Amino acid sequence: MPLRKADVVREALRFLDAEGLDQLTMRKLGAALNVQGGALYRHYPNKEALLDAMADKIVEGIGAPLPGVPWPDQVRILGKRLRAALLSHRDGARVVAGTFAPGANTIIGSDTSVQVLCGAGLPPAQAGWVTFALFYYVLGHTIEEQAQLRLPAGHDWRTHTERLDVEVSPQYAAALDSLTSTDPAERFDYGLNIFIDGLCRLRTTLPPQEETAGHAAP
Amino acid sequence: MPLRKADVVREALRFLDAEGLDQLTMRKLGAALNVQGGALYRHYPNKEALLDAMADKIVEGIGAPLPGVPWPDQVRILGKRLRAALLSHRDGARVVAGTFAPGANTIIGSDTSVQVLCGAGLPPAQAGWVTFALFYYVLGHTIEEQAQLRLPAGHDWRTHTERLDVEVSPQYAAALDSLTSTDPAERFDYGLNIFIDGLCRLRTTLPPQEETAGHAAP
DNA sequence: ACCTGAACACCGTTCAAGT
DNA sequence: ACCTGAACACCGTTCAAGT
Repeated sequence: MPLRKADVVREALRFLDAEGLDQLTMRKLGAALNVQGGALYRHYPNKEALLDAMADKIVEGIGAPLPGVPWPDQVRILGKRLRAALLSHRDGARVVAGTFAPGANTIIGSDTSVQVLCGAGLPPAQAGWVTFALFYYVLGHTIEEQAQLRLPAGHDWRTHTERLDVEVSPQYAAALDSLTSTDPAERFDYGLNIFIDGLCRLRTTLPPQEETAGHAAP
Repeated sequence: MPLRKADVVREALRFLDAEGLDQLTMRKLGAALNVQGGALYRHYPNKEALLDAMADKIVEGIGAPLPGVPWPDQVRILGKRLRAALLSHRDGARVVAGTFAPGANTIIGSDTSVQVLCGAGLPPAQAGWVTFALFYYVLGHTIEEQAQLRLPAGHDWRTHTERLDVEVSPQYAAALDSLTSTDPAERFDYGLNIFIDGLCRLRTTLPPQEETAGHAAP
């Protein structure tokens, strides 16, 4: 039976979990599918398109209907969903970060976020900006989480800064220590809450919800 | 006269501005320096080390002494400095995002941020988390800014979503329109202010500065 | 010490030819 | 329609040999 596009992404994600993004090549993925590397180009026009498809599969479900809780909690849920999705596959954050063309699931997810924020009283443009800001935070945090996952013991930042011959404040030293010793989820929630708190404050200083405004004159 | 490490990074950044990150190969950089590609390995052990050096050169100066303004303004200045630094070279954000080992300038910059936040009353660990959160936001925003810089007219998101056959809310459509029509600097400031506002609120709900706490019992 | 020239072990991608 | 086999035009990296 011939390959289908869905078979290729599925196997690509399996390969990703097993070997990591750096090992994922068209030749090796082809071998995993008992096929020549070049045969994959019958299903995806190039590697980038395949990676885009993988990214969209990874973020599947982030735009699912939200529970009827206050909007700050809905934003929190969206952030946590995205983080969980990115962490669900090895190097998932890096794959999504490298996405060129957003897929359907990405669009549905960000649309959901925009609607929640508009419901909170933000104008659509600002709702979009906030959605992207949130996206950048989650992406950056999870990329670092997954990077830290792959460099094991012995790799102390202290030896690194000493080799660079750069003086570091005791507070900074404590901050770097906490980075490896505290639960990533706790760090993630902390930053997420700061962002949402800032949104709440914005909300209280927002002009009262405008009713249907007049049309622009020609 | 033989090449020096500084000559190599300088030419590498020049090449970056002229051709972009995707065109930067060891062979081509060698040619730009009138040298064989392999010769560069006398100065940097591998391409990654060279990219790290480029990244650290790009963020040079972000940790310079800050004016004596209130700490929220200092944080704002740090964010804007970083954005300006990343935008000062083509694909600068992507180069810095790909950094493996942080360089001296990166460390000095983040140390400065940690100290500002500690001065504002945050414990060192949380100051570190906030510093990284800010870093992720700026990085994500500037990566997208520079990506958008390189795809010219005609590339409408509307045709894209139609091809994907995905329904999009009118608010989302308006949000995407604003993304291409408004000044990136304005969008950047908007998100930065939300984050700083969240920090300010955190500050007011912080427990009164703890004096030297008692030692833990053995 | 620094560079050349050439190689090694790969890449993504294309394409005639097979079935 | 889907895949093979082989090629093309590159990569990063290494290393004897030159100067």
